[in-house]
Amino acid sequence: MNILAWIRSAFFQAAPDDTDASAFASAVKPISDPKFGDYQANGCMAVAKKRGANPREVAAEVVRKVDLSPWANEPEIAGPGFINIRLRDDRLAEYLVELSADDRLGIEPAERPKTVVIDYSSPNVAKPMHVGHVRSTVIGECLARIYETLGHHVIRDNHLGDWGAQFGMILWGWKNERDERAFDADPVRELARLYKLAQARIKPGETLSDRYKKVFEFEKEGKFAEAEALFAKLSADSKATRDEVDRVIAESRAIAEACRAETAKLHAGDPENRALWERFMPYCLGALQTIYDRLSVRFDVQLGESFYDSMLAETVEKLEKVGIARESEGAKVVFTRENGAPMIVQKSDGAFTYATTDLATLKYRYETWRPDLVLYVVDHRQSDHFKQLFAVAAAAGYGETDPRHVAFGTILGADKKPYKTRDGDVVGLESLLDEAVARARAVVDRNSPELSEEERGKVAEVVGLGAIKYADLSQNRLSDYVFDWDKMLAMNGNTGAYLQYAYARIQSIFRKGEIDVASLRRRVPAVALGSASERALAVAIVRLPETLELAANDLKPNVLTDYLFDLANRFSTFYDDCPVLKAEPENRDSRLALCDLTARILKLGLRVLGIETRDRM
RNA sequence: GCGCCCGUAGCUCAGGGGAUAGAGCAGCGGAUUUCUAAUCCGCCGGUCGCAGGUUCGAAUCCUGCCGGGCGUACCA
Repeated sequence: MNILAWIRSAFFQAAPDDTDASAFASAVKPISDPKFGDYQANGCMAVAKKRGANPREVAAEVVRKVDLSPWANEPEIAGPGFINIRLRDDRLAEYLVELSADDRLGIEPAERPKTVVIDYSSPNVAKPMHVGHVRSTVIGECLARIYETLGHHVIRDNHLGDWGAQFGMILWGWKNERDERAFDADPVRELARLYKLAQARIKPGETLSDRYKKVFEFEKEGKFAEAEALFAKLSADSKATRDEVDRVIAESRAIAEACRAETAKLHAGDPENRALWERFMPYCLGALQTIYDRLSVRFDVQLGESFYDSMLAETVEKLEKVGIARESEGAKVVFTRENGAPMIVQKSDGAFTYATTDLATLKYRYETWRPDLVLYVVDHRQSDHFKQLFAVAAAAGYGETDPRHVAFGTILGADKKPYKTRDGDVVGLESLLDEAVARARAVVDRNSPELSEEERGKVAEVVGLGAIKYADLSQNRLSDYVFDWDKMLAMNGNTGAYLQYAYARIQSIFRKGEIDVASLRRRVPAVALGSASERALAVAIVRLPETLELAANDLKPNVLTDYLFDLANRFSTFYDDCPVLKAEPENRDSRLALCDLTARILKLGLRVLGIETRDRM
């Protein structure tokens, strides 16, 4: 059960008549300092202020009224009017016995399950996944597992970029630069090469036209002298001539135009481009699936942009019909209060944009699943887009679903710039995972030479991948974070490996003591909480349900990692402090039960984070 | 210019109205005849960017400023 929620409801009942009971109840929190107790109710000061009364007297009134039995005795009033609650050790001990026999570890399925659509990962199929896809994939998967664990109905949707401009680049590359033998040998690699090639042809011209933007503006305004002077200044280093610059820009524009034309043909149903799309897609999806398998990520649906293609025209039509969209500079756009720049739903060349696709997607999801909540796990740079998207969807009456942009920050390198290789390339996701495993392997080899070769390999895989996921999830979602191998693979501190280690230590106790956990759980030991470290561990054990609820409500995986780290920490202290196998008979089963519960929570918690455990490491 | 996000210990980060602001790393000092020392315990370390304001109470909310990141009309 969720003890925090239970205490809150007790305070809801006991709230003074002249106050908002639900606000009063929500002022109950886990305690700030354990020496005061386990939970605290902070609502009395506010009540007293409104009433012009003494807060301690208000607190006394509440304490007289509130009934916390059997979980706690009469709470204490402290400081300016805090009410401190201490869970009763006898109830705690009794409850741990119940938990031992409970497969769900106290987590109760939601009374009113919600349908939650989670849109995450969403890579472009044309190019290999890179470090930038880690966060969306890992956070999205974790949120899905959190909601599932709480008994909600989750639909994981990989909104693949399989229909956009990047596919036009592949088509252009295929038609102009393909290497069929390379394609036969490794299709995805060849397609990626073609994509990069097209980009490389387009990029220089874009860079130059950016660099000389001002020059061209001067020329447009007829200020040729200024234009010439500025050009000379900007070209001082490169010694580029005007002809060269014009040529590069023209070439790059021509290729960009050709790529766009390929995209347009694809969308228009051109048989050749459609056939190529059909031919390439299975390879692209297969390559993605390899990564998802390794990361234990599985989607319920993968409805990419192509899926919505047929709905785009009607989407724009409807927006025009209800007067939301209008024409501007040749494009069809929607101006919103949320943003100065409009949302472009159809470009001047007639093509639709991802904004159109996203609108159609939102509508489709509502009509198909009637979700209560739709989460878009997409990086924070797109927050303007989503603000507009949600505003337009609401204005267009696309259903009363609750769409939320679950934004996250950028992964940075040690130089505080987006994480790149030494050569300045983005880091491929596969090589990132390989390196994590290799580094973990080195640590395993050093620390656990007694394990077999095969065993060490498995540990390295689980610890390496866990390190990357944990590093990501333990961070506050919104902040950028610095990617640091040594930190994430450290066995001390807030890391996945530390939690996995705590789990393995417990399994080691069971092995050494030849403990059959199934029978341990059946014989329902009486739990004794004689020492401070045992009690501290017990209090952490009973807080799993409230932690999951909080993580779900705030959409913050790091709430869960913080909890698990705290639990593992308390376990380590207990482990150091209290012998288990060699404990007195009256303590032995009790401590074994604490170990078992800790291990099960660690395993479940890590599982929710998408991280595996090993019995030995 | 406008909009969003960020600024907390030497470093990396939690905490987002509640008590003396926490953790890990780094530094210093301890703990191993005992279940995995990949561990544990202790010490050191902070004008919570600055200045106002709201509040019984502000790292947390509001305003302004400083510093940084990102976004800002046809890429997604």
